[in-house]
Amino acid sequence: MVHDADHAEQCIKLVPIFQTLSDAERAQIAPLVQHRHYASGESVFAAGDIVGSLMIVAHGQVKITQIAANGKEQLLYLLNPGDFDGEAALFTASTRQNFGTALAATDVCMIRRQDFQKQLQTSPQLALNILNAFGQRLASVAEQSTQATTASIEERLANYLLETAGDQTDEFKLPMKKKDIASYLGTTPETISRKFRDFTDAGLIEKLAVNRFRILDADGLALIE
Amino acid sequence: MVHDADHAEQCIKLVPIFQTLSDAERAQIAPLVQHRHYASGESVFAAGDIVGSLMIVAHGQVKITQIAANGKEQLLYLLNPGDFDGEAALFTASTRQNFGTALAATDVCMIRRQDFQKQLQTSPQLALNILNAFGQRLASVAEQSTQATTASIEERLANYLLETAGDQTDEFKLPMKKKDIASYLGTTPETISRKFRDFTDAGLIEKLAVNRFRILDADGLALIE
DNA sequence: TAAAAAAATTGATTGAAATCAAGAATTCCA
DNA sequence: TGGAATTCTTGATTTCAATCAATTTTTTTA
Repeated sequence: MVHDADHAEQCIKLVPIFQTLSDAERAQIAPLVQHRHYASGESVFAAGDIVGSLMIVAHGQVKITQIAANGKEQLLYLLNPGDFDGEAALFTASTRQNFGTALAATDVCMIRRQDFQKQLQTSPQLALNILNAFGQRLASVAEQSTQATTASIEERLANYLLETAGDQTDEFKLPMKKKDIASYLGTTPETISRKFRDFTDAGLIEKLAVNRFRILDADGLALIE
Repeated sequence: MVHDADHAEQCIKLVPIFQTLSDAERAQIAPLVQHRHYASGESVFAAGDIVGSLMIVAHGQVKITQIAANGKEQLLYLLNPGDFDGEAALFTASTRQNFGTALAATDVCMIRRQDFQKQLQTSPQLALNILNAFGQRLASVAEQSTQATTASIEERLANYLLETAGDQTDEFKLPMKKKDIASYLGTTPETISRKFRDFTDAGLIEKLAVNRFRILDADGLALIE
């Protein structure tokens, strides 16, 4: 059993926005951190919830989804250890606009809104770090939006595979179910399934095991339109 | 001819992020503001440019576009007087990821990166205001992304018209060309043209003049899926 | 570990929107 | 103001991906 203080320390160590702070500043933040555990499939927060805290993923994985007016769900992004969420709503809307669901057994750390805002007032460096992180997420969502409106499903899946594989040239594991990939890319599981088959037939990728693949022709994937 | 100092004052008055600052803080910022004019169609900035400044639109209109890997262009958003841009890249990337083009004769105000960051160090309220604005833009881009991946073109156009009309129940002017609307919604001018005809035939909207419309059945538009 | 549930695959069909093409309406500008 | 350039509209056709339906595979759990 891990103690809360250890969790707090782990979160602070993990999160990029805290990494460049001075020891003194980090020491100030540590006691503000609270810890929470969620089982796989459990809801971390739901749209309409009051945003009371900044949430940091210490261990596990959380998916952030948004429900469109017509009731359809889109997966916006995944939070991995070190990623955080709630900053957006923490300063603007008072209620959540989206859903967070644990995809695995997940530990999160929370810093309450008022504690965090107070900390911001005295730490300009923290504010800059947050602005930095914000900018990155904004760029990533803008990129997602542009892809969704200009690229074919095939191109989007190819890009997704290249991103997911990263520098892992040997093999990589799909971090989510095909159903979730479909939701992320704005398509259906059937179409994802067919495209995987097409890519395999074309010698672009190779299936090694369930959810494990290897990219055989990265250039070919990148050329897909 | 308007003087630069007047422009600076106008910008500071216009922009939400400056509005809640103290008089003392605003007085500090005013001398940092530089003014610039662009003719309609002129490029305000291009992808690859070094982000040297926060840009505030004082008068006119600027469209922000992004070019996808396949070369297709998407219109991301329009900047109207009081809107600003560059905050994202100001803290993260050193070069622009998108394009800004003046759609009309446009006056913008600029605050240089280092001046702005210095100001941030001494004004926590300014940081909070920026975070606030960031949050709103993130929510709006996320919404755009969700619409693009889950809604039909018809639904997206209907929502766009409702947003554009706002509370103007009598008539409203389309703020951009059909070509740009198509780019914004991720479709083609032909499809936009057809949907406008369909909406008119269905008695949902009425064309009053070139680019001028009236919404006849807002509820009907909102119900489109 | 066997049964049930969930996820993934495959095929057949439909449908929404892109593309191609040509003409009409607007806007630009010399 | 009149001709050129751009934008818009309409029609015909094609294409990509959704939907519907039926298995098969994988995962969960009792």
